[in-house]
Amino acid sequence: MSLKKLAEHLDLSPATVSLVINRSSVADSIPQETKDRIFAAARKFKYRANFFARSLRTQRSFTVGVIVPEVSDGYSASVMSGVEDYLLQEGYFYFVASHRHRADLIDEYPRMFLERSVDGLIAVDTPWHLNLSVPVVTVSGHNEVKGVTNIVLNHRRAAELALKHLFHLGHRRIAFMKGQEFSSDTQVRWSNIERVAEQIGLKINPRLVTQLQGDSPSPQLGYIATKILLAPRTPFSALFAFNDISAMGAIRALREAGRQVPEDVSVIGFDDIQSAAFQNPGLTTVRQPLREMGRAAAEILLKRINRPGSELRDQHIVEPELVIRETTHPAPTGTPVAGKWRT
Amino acid sequence: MSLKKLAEHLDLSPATVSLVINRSSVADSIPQETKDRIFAAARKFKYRANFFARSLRTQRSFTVGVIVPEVSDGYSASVMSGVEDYLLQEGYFYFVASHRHRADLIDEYPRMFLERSVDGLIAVDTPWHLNLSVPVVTVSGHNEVKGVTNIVLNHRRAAELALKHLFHLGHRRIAFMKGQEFSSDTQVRWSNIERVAEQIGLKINPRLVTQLQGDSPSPQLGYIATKILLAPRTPFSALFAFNDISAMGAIRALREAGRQVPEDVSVIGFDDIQSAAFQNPGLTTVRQPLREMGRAAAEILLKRINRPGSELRDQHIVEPELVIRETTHPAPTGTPVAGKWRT
DNA sequence: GACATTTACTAAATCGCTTTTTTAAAGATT
DNA sequence: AATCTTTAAAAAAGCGATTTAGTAAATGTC
Repeated sequence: MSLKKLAEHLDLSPATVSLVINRSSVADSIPQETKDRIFAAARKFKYRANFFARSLRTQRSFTVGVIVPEVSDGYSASVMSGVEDYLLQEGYFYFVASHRHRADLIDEYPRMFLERSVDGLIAVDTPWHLNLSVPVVTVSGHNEVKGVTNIVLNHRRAAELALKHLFHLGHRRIAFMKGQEFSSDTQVRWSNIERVAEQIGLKINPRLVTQLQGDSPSPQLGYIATKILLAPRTPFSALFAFNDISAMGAIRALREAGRQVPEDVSVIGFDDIQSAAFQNPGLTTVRQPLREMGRAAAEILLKRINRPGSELRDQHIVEPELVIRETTHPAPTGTPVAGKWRT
Repeated sequence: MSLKKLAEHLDLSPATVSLVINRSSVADSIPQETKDRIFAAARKFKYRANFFARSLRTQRSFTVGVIVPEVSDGYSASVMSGVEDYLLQEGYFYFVASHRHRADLIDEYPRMFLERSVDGLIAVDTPWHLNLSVPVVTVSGHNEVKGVTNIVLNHRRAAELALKHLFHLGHRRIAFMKGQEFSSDTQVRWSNIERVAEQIGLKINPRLVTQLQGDSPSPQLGYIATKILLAPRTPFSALFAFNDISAMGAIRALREAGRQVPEDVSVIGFDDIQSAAFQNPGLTTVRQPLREMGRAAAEILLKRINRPGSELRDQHIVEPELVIRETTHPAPTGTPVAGKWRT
């Protein structure tokens, strides 16, 4: 059913029908009776404006592009869930594309989104440098690009929550796992850990710092990184993993090396993904409000789209939360020998 | 840059430019030299056809809609990952909408997708009854709707893999966890379990059958269902969970009840999600090739879209795989007392 | 009763492309 | 030389809306 046919049936011009249906103020002078006729007919024939025709004319698509490292990864998926929540509620739809950390795709997908005339873009955990013609909001993006709002966690606070918790439990020899080079949080997270460590008087032993290598959403990466950490037998009583997934791998590696979690080694994760609570033992972790971050991203993006002039901060900071479960425990006492604690 | 301006600059008509750029056979008579000029200019000005104008004219959107229970749920996300893989490679984009099992949204989202002129739809784990004007493919849909292809697991084989594995380990008192009523796999899975149980001579004790209740992506549901299962103290030595998530909850409930997994009770999950391998102990499970199912869905959908006449089966069956890890174990011997095994 | 204003609409231009139909010149054929 | 074909392109008709500028009739004002 097209506008033209509907108008014909009503014995009116397409212009009138369009004006009324879109509640244009130009239609103010049209008597209610006529309006009612129009609405009734529209309902009767289930008239819906052709989306392409409308978008062509108005230059608006009510569509945004979301670029993530990988849809099936829990982090991205949680953020997307929040994004979707807000967008659909506001009548927007979204495209998704996973770049899988391929530099060419990180360049190409935004371009493809623009070809599809998206009204805006959300980049999740993706290094961003482009200056596009549409509003952009990043989640965990840390580059300052003008006109781009970054939704970021208060990493200072996150580091404080984790380190102070371990510190108060008596841990002094703490091992750290950095994220992959390409992960946008790696840098900030680490520099904040260093700052907080210094602040609370904790020495970081460089031999107790390991880093995730490779691109896989499996705990395997944390497992390998922890194996490497354990090899030189430098003693430690706690491990701050880069995220929950890698913490799971780490726990397995620790167990295989004969260390009990949390009796010998406390482990703390990051993110608080769904299954963190149901690990055995339950994983202590720093919660990122991923869904809320997604919602905030969508909300700010739509503001940018619909009120281009409005003053919006280029950072939106959200607060982490420490979720204490069962993988953290008071530090064992005694002298460490060959990486194990004598009791 | 519009076609018109490009044509103007080339001193040609928009028609000619369009014909050449789209490699229409009508342009065969145009000399290579002219074609080269056109391509050169198009490249120079980075000309890209306006997507809406083209779609309006051709009635094709190169977009498909994907409807899932919830994006952030691992099952949907894995399937989507496969869907995306194939679609983007073929130049299609996709919209996602999560219905969260709300009946009204299950009705509304497909309609909204159609308003957006999608070329086709993929419904993941979503009860499907609509007969739409565009091709539809479901993943784990079990209703036979004409013109709709269902991508389904060989559930008979899945039941065989799991039950025979437990049976051969000596388990005879096996508990079962059914999925929620709304989950599209619940029915088929259960009827196949019943069939296979009968075939191998295994009695199913109705008191050992529990069911997931409620809509949450957390292991909590499996935890609760298992608590209920344990209450009457009917002895069992193995539990076949509905999926990996609920298996994790089940294991926790079993532990809390003083049962060792797998020594006292073997547990087998379903799906083989990423974290199944990194549970402690590693979860034995029936693997569904979710990514491949998504890819297949996308592939078949595009075939349907692009060759509407072609004969395509209305079922596409994929094979499960048993992944044996550490939660299954030979059945304990001895007489069960009050739900625990005397050794 | 002349003029201004309001009311109730419509005509027509666009948005940017695709595609069928035409046209006009050049080349080939009889 | 007249006719037919081929070549090289352009004209024009949509696709289905939105929106500005306009118009004719009815009403209001002095």
